[in-house]
Amino acid sequence: MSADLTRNQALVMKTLSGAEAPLSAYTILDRLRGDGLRAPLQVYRALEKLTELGLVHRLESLNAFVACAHPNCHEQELIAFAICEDCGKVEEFSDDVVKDRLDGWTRSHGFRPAKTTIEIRGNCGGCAGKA
Amino acid sequence: MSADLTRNQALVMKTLSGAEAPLSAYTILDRLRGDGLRAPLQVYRALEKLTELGLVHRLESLNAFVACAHPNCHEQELIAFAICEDCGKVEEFSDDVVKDRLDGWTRSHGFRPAKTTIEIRGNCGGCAGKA
DNA sequence: GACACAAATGTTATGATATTACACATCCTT
DNA sequence: AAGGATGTGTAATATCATAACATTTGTGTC
Repeated sequence: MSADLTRNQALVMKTLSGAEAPLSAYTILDRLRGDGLRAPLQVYRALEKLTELGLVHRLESLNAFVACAHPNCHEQELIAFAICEDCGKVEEFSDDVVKDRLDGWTRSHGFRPAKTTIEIRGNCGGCAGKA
Repeated sequence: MSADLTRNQALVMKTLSGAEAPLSAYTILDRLRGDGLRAPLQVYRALEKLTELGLVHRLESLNAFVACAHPNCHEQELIAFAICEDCGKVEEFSDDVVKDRLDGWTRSHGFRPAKTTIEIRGNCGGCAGKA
């Protein structure tokens, strides 16, 4: 699948895939210093490409990145994220009704959407129980 | 309405209300240096309070802030933002169907939502025409 | 293979956004 | 007046992101 990634891209991808929760660019950098990475730009450039390929998502409300949960079928649908503020885990889902409603709004307002962000912060099932 | 704001809060509120587009905390600070503000924290603290009061919204995908478009009826409904990347203008809207769908997802997944962000970046009617 | 172009890399420096820690002041209630 | 909650001022620092430049690697074409 992710066959033709470059070295840096593959390193960043592997780090994100193995992570339990979203990672900041600088955290990724720290985890890859052993592999020879030294500068933030090396990570940011890889992230830019991976995001473009749909393999990685940026979480705007966190300034952090996650590996896409559906790495094979990287449809560029509208994706929503549920982010647990306790354990950090992120769940990714799509909803066609939400998509249709937002599309309806933009169409009726002459707004041409480029990228849509939906992020729900809160506590996941496991963590909400404890609280 | 916004009667009992403190001096710094009122200054920040006035700056945001008078702005055409979202402002970063540092931009607000720069505009208020003449009024005696000197440190980022003075602005961030005011923003925190104003956000809490529902008078100001934070746009996560921009790291910037806008005055609420409905300053009187500050219902804490789910609000979506359409942000023009050209002219910077932001439109604010609500959609009960979207709200219901997201509520449905969280409920069925045992997720307890605290704050939801919906931001559509793109070009507004005016700017999309020119392109 | 040699050439040319696009893409990726490495490095340094800098810009932009946000918070911690601490001391002091103000307001409100009792 | 005492005490607590909230707001303020300031310095230092943490965190996130990009600009600018030189170089290298990969790819297609002849």
